[in-house]
Amino acid sequence: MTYTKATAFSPEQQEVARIAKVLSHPARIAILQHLAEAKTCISGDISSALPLSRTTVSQHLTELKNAGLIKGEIDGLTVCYCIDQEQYDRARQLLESMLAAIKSSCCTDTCC
Amino acid sequence: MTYTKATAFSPEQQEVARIAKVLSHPARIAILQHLAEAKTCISGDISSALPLSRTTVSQHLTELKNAGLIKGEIDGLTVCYCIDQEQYDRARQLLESMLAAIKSSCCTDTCC
DNA sequence: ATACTATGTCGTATGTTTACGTCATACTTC
DNA sequence: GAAGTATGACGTAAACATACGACATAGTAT
Repeated sequence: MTYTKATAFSPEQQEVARIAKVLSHPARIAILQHLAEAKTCISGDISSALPLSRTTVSQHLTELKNAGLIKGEIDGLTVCYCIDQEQYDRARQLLESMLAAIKSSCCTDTCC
Repeated sequence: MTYTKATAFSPEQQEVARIAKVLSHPARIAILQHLAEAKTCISGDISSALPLSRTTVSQHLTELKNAGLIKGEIDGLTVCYCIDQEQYDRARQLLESMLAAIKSSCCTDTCC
């Protein structure tokens, strides 16, 4: 019962944390940036552009896909990964509106 | 040498991932929101507002502090934690500008 | 000084993530 | 249909994160 006390928090807090978690590894940031810039989005091309094995990149791609940030469409032998713009934008907005709401309100009177 | 191939990525990618990692747990989101809303910011008050033990909260506070998002000032026996607005805003801006740069550019012609 | 209180540190059990090699699958091409 | 290629699934070792009880520290008050 350790580790996952996460369920004790509000759905919004859990959702924001879930989004942040996906972004919490440089490889996944790199993959997103690559997908945004590259003309092609074939899985193998992504692997060879990163300093990681194909297996590991595939794992990161799966995580991004599970989070809904990207989608993969099979085109014969290759798989084309793209950013799922709609879901990405929704996630981004949720994260950003949470971040925007954080403003130091304490420490103006009682303490500090 | 496993696990941390993180150094193989660009400093910006690492920095963004580092910020996202701090936000990747509901407890730390909850702590930030609490600090933003509460009139007081005493460590003990934060603990009792969360469904976690004091020890665990202290650990999360330390992580937030190491990341520079909050700062803690000792006031006698109690410790007052506040959001470090300057550093927080910088982190937020870095994260948001990265997120804003992600736009599905592929999958318009060659594939999908 | 002694008892009390608020915090952080340490140790540790358990669960999770990362990274990668190997294997299985499924499509393509000869 | 046999050989080749692009992927994902599986297994696994090592590193890391989470959660918390017990202890240490340091200020406060009696």
